Amino acid sequence: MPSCFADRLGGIIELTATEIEALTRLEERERTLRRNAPLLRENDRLGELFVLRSGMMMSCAILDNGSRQILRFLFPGDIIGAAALAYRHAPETVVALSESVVSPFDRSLLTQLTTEHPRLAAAMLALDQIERVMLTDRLAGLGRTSAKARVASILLEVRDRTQHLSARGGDAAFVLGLTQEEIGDATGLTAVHVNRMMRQLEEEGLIGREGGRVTLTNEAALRRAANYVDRTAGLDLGWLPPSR
Amino acid sequence: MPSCFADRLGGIIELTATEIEALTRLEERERTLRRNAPLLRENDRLGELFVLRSGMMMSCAILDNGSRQILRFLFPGDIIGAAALAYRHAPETVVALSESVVSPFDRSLLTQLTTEHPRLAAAMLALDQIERVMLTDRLAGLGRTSAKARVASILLEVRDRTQHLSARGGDAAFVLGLTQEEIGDATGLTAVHVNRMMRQLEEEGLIGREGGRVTLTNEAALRRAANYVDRTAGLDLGWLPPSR
DNA sequence: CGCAAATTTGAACGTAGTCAACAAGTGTGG
DNA sequence: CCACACTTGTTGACTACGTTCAAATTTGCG
Repeated sequence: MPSCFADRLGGIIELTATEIEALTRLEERERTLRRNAPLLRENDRLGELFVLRSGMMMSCAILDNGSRQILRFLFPGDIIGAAALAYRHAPETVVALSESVVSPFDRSLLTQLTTEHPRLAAAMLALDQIERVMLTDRLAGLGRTSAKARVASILLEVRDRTQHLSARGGDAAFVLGLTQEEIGDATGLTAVHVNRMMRQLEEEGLIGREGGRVTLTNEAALRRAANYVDRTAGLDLGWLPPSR
Repeated sequence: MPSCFADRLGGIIELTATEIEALTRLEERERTLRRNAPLLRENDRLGELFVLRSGMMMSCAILDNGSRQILRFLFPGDIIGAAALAYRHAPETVVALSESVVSPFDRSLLTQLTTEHPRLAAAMLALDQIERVMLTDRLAGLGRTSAKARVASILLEVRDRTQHLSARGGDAAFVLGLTQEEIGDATGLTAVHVNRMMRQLEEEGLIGREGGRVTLTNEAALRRAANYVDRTAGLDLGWLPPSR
């Protein structure tokens, strides 16, 4: 039973045995969710956070015109409900996109963690920055790129984040696991237009499709079309305090 | 010489004298910028962060199609260049929108701060969450709201964040300090369309305009039009470790 | 097999972009 | 003090990207 969150942090910095042990305590409990099952609803009272252990989830906002905006996709190792560190009530809804397993843990565990392991607290600050930058990438995409680019970047994001875990190097083919409506809610488009863009990407030879599987037939061109930047590169955590 | 960042944190949690003193060390130096002066350019080597002490700035991304997306506006008390906590090179450009004063400080000061003041490190995690939620609000706005709503929300954001500092309660009139082009780059619109939306807001009696001044003649309606949510409310920092 | 969800396609529409011209500041140097 | 250049704001005509609505088709699944 490894700790998914320790794996995530471990991909960025060296962890000591005690640090790993402390992080493992965040994932002692476990809860399974079926596709479309909500984990948090906007305005729910908060108190716990979660580590996503397996599956794919999303966080989204429902606007009062009834439309939905997917704010981010969540993958194993991601922290869910971090808003609980600042707010009493959930600012966003979190739903499972596939069968998923989460580990709930109390906010108070972080009280302890930050005092006993300042290095981990600092690493979490750094992790927040990585996620903030990925969020601003999506913001720039929504504001200033074409429909085609936005759809392409969703494909790349899901591929990169699911394959990074299992096989390395990356298979060109993968299961998307999203409906076109969900892609639309992530990109600010309608499902109908997503369909047209997918078709266009296919006709241009950038991707192939069959059933739920997508194949990146011309990955380089797809990355160019999407304005894709890899935010896991170029890291520099040199400022972190030493362990303990 | 008060510390602007201490004021910001102090608005959220109680600070001890030692904590305030530690935070003050982040603002010992000072640097002035004229309007349009860049503080950081995308891909600059990082190493320092900054506290914005006065003025208004923005961070933005330049896409390779040449267009610009303003990612956020910065106000006194905001930390600039926090990406330095994770990256070697700046992922975004930061520019002064008005005459501004910043205090540069080295990353290593945070190494010290996080180990000696775990409570402050935890508070910074919470602050990140607030900013992350404000960012997702803008993301949802770009993806799923009308041009009019997006322009309206920029007006409200600038008003709230500039007036919060000086007078309380809030004057209905204020100086925007942004060109229509800049509003466009923040909302994902063209300057021309921003102009039409401003005019429309004026014709509908929601705002008044004269010179650089904007008057909120019907603030309630404007907030409704903008889908505006106040993210400084509903805070709960109860999990923070005790001081020292 | 039969039903519901998801995808696909076409046609008409509308919001926002593009291009262009002009007006109204703003600052500079002669 | 004015002439000039430059930036910003304003308006109109035309275009286009993406939406809306509707219907048909395919897929997944109990």
